Amino acid sequence: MSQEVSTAAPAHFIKNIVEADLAAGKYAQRRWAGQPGPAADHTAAPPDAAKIRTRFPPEPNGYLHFGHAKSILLNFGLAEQYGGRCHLRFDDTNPEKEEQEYVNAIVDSVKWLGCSWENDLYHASNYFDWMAQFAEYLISAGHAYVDSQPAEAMRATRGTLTQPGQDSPFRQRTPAENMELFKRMQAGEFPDGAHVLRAKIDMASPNINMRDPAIYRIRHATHHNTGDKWCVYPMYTYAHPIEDALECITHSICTLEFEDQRPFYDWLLERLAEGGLLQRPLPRQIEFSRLNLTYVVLSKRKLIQLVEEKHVAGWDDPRLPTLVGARRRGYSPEGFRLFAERIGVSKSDSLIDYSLFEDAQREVMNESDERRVAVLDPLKLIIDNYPADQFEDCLAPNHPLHPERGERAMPFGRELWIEAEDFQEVPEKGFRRLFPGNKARLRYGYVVECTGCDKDAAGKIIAVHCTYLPETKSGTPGADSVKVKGNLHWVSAAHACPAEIRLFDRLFSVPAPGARRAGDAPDLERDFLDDLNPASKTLITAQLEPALKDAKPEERFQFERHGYFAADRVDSQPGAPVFNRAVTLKDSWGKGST
RNA sequence: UGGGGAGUCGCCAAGUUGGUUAAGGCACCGGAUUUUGAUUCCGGCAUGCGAAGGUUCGAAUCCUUCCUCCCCAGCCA
Repeated sequence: MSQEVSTAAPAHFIKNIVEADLAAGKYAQRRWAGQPGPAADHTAAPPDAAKIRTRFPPEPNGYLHFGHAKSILLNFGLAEQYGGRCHLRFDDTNPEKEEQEYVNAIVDSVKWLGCSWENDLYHASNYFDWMAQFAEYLISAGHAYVDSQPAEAMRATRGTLTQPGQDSPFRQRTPAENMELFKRMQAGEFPDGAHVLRAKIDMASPNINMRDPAIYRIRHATHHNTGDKWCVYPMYTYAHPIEDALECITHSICTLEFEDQRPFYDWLLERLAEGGLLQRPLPRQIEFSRLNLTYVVLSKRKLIQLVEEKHVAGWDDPRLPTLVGARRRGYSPEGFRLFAERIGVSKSDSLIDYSLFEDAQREVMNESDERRVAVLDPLKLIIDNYPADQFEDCLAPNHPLHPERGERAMPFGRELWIEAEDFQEVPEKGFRRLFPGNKARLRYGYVVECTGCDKDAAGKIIAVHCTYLPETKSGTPGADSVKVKGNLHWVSAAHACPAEIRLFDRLFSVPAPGARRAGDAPDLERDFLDDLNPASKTLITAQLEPALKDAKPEERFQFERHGYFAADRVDSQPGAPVFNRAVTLKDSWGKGST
């Protein structure tokens, strides 16, 4: 093959389908008018330069989350990999739930993930004319009828999982009657719920979705895009296949719960293509399993509840698995890509460890982020043999993996801030940092020997004392004259910049929030809110090295020995930084071997 | 109980026109390097592919039966 790209990322069943289709030349004859439209528009147009077309079709009724990221990266990734195009399409067929605010937020998030659609940004609501025309075609061909039963009657006659449904008393209306009624529905002659247009298929079908599904309902509501132009709106079931076909989508990828919908998808498109309304080959629906992650919730309903009941600060709360939350927290879009690549795509229900996501983030950030020093839990270290009025520079590389990124100077003096946990008056087994009598290196500076500590009246340690070994300065010939195992970071107390830092832990304290656990009463319905982690957010004041003071919003660094921190995109200002911890560094200390 | 899906190492996941020792990633366990207890590097990690039968020289891949889990009865998407 000319494209070795496909070997970079693992294979999965959808790629296999696409490759087989491409090899068979299935879409070679497709034409594309440069914009969506029915068969007539496309057949006269030139061949489609895009080898395949996929789409990401969110309903603009909420914010995107990690699950959407999997779908976005899959669809845009496929298009990119196989010389195709991916459309961003707003599936806005329900005027009552959708808002412009959401479409804007969705556009931002998809862009943030690094996906681009150029001119292929569409709205299902812009296809309403075609959809209505197609419905009229279906009526005239005897494939659809107007049902005037109330919703309750429809429900009652739909049958059950094991029993067939019954035909509506209105099922035998003639095409002419149906056409007149549907026109009057569109003209606004009837109130909401008075009639509904239904596909005429089979009320006894074992697949409930084929029991004459509703395809148009009356809804006197203002639509965020079409305003008051319409009072009838197509149902997802009907609208989605048509949206795909109008846009010449080749592979319509969605999640597993739509599997039962596929027979209708194919039925509808086939009827319309028979009528000459749609270009062949028709799009094909392919389903994959949605993302499930431990320690978070990814259902729209639950996310809304968390926000509305103020268990979190808003949709962009860094603890939330929303894309706006991820951005604010400081997660990297590339990390999402790596993650998506690693979890793969399949049809089996999965529950992925959150740590897999974190690890992908770390891997990306380790490579990209510059290093800085911050002391999160400051304790004073006094170097008794270093002059009080003296300061010198210590040089620290910005990125140990990329020396070309240069280095910066950190002022060193008699009084430093060190991490409180880097000193133990009586060291636990294996501890190799500061304790009386022990030597350790002040990273990029000198080796020091700990001599003791000061305590307040309550016995709390308030300062640590040491002496430094002048010949051991990093970067000088004598640096290695004294070997030590402990290595700690520090910031000059006279130069440090105090700053607010937000530490985040998992939002929920159990892997599957809301799931029943061993020991729970069998009939107990567990509320996912009961599993909220009360300590998911901690605010601290840290001491930062001077170079961090002017960090720009969204700028991210590795704070050595701690993790990756991003300047908050709304609260942080150069000169007055506020950092969010995106993810910690791995820490194997205390995890088994000493 | 109707229909549609899925079950391969702790978590994912290749492989499924039957053919030598069941990819890979993460996790985990060793060991090396290391001025981040980080990174990096080496090595280890399923006689087993939901279960039981069967076909075959040979089966995760074919057949039979069974078990478990997920989805579907909106004028939501």
